[in-house]
Amino acid sequence: MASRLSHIAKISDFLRKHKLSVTESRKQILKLFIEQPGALAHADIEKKTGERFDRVTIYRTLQTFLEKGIIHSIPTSDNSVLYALCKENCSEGRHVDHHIHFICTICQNTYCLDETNTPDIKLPKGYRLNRLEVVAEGTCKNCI
Amino acid sequence: MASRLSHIAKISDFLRKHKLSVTESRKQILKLFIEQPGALAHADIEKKTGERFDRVTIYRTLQTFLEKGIIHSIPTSDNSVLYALCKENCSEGRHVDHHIHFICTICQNTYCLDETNTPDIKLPKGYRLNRLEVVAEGTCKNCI
DNA sequence: TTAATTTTGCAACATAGTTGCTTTTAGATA
DNA sequence: TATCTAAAAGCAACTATGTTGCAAAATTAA
Repeated sequence: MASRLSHIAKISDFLRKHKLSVTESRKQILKLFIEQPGALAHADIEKKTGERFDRVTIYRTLQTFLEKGIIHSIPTSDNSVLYALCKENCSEGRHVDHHIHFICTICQNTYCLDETNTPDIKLPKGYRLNRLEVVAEGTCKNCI
Repeated sequence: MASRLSHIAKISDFLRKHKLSVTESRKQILKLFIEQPGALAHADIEKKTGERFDRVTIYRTLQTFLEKGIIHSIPTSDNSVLYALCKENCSEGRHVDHHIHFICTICQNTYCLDETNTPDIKLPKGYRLNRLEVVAEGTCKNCI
């Protein structure tokens, strides 16, 4: 399989590596994430899988993938949740996320900009920083 | 009225300035925002006004305040919407927002850090930036 | 004070997400 | 390969959140 993501060679093996049983929904949904350049919402997944899977199954699959560090969630300004594949340095419980997210206001896609690291932020005295989420909005390279 | 925000002297006058009729719900909700150091969710407003106003009224009031540039919304990682007062340079249709938002994981409050400007971000070639949203997560000065 | 306009509250609806339970499927074992 | 067990899927019901249309009430203008 010619994968966009070098760390996922074969879907079944990848699932087994994460101690997940290999089911049709997990394979299909994971495949979607690999083929998709941008992030996906629950509704996208429902549509793109041809509504073959129950809403609940999709919710639970996403939850499982989140917990295993396979995907991460992205907050958006219109308050929907998006999900995108993690890189290999993410693991169960610990999501290592130093990239920023980019929403294209033309094509409405959301991309993880892996090349762009989150900046250093100097907080006012007394604040301690744990995590930083940067969401950029504008026009992507395909729509410019 | 000793206001935390210099640009709002008297609530009724402030509402009239924005061509809004002065109603009980608008006064109460605006007062909440002025007294509150952090941001507010719809549910907070419902509770803090003693459930005197209909859910729909609160939604519509927030919508009106957003449109008039009186408040702005803040996306959160758990996908709820928060609202906070704008500074005086915001106006109808145009929200001028160069500060970052801070979520305290202890007290669960969200603050606008007006002292901390959003950083300069260098996007990959081909991307054009319109808006930048930075949400920091950690411990606030009251909880440290 | 009255009339026109705006806003509120209510009911009904829509959408997103959750939970409990039963059936089905996957993986292990004989 | 058949059988057993554990995990996952599907279904129904429910909750939370947000929206829309409309009648009643409140606000503003005359």
